[in-house]
Amino acid sequence: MERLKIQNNSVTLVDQVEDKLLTYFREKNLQTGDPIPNEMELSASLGVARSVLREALSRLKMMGMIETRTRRGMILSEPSILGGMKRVVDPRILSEDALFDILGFRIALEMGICSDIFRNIMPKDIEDLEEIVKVSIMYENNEYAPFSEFTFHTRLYQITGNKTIAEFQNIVHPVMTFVKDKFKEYLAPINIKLKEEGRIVTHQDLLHYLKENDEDGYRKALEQHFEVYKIFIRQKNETIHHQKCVVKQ
Amino acid sequence: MERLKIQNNSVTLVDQVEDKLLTYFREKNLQTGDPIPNEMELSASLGVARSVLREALSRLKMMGMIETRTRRGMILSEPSILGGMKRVVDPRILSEDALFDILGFRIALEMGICSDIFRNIMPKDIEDLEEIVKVSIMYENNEYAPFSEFTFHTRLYQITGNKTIAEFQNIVHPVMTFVKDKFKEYLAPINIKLKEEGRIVTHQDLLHYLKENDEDGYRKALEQHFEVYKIFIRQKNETIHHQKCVVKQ
DNA sequence: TTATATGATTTGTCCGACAAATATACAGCA
DNA sequence: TGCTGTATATTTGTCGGACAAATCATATAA
Repeated sequence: MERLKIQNNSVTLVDQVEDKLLTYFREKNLQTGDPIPNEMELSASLGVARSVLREALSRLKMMGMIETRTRRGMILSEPSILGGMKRVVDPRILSEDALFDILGFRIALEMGICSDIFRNIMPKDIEDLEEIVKVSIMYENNEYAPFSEFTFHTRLYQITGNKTIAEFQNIVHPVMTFVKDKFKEYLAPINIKLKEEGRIVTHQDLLHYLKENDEDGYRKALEQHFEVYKIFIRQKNETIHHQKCVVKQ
Repeated sequence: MERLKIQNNSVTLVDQVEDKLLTYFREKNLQTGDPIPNEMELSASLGVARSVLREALSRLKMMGMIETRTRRGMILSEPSILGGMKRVVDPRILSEDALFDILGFRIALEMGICSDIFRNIMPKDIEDLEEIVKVSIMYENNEYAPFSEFTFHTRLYQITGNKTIAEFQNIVHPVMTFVKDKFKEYLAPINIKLKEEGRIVTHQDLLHYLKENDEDGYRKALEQHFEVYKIFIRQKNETIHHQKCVVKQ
């Protein structure tokens, strides 16, 4: 039963102005660094009050599309692609569903950069990773200290040379830490079971495959490294599915 | 030579208010659907003018964190994780570097969901994909019509059951179309060369591996399917690297 | 009891004003 | 003539008040 969500149809002036500004920038073919008219001119052209214009501009500023310097006016700037995500991705605000989506997203992305890593990896990368692994702090049951976890995977993402991918990792890391803490009572038994079966893959193991230039081995190992979360997500989905079935009856 | 970018240190009142509001919601442990105080109260509590508060609220509304219904006041709502991205990811605004980053991001993600696809795929998915492939329009040289391309890959993403991943595909699709058009003179010769070598992988081929439940085969085929872009990105990077070296000399 | 009208509340929009910061122009001095 | 300090003008940042529109609550009338 889909919930009929009455979408707020009221498109405010601010919404329209925001859209018109974007259209204006595109039509004028303005590039990063180009100046844009001042607030008085813009509000006059658009036929709205300055306060309304400022609300729209404020949104664009937040997204990094506009920079303002007092007196020198406003200029267009290159927006951060994931800048908007940064503010939204707060584990304390997101729903559980959203958290799991991000978890799955992150794992998929790291699985997907395997070939990029092996294509780009340099001796310096190996050195750095070795140093990181050496000073890593690992708790029992496949649990690294958050900082060690962050450093290792961030370094992996850097190898791709893709800034957006690296930035993504930085943004979702707090979500990972939060999930690991919030659901540790679910994760712990899974980790223990994996350990009993000898299926725990550490950063040390991953680094081994990198050094051996064994891409397939690395991919399989990485999949095992994330297996605990995959099992966890599947369990959660089944629970939810089960609940839905019960409700339907 | 790194450009010394003087970061605009001026944190405006609006920035502070935006931050304080988020902190306030978290500290009060407000959940989706909970009402928040009206604008007069908030501006009084924060000690700022209503216009400043409204600029901050406007930002949060844009991100979908707040919904407002006239007279009934404002309530917290679940923000769309990628909502901020949607507005920024406009190929006409983004730099070439950013476009390539997104291209690489997208390819990595689709490579990364292979195992999820094979874990979740159902007969209905196969049926739908077969229908999509059947009505697909393919130009010469590995080029599908944008709609066919979009429909096929969107259907793949759906199999993961991860809404954020599916939404991501929707957002970046315009970028893919744009890149393919803008750089077609670069892409065409690569595609021709791949075709000569018999390394073109079509949607039909991908579907074959899905039907055969051959995950490794699918992964390798998908990598080939994206090979044209990977080659293209590498060429671009080398060109840029070369330019930098020349400049350094 | 029900329907309508009235009032109150809250967001959306407009307007005007001033402060702070700084680029520009101008004047004064070496 | 060239440099420097000052005044001015411009533009963003912030404040405060005002009214309209929408709608919930209440009271009144049929």
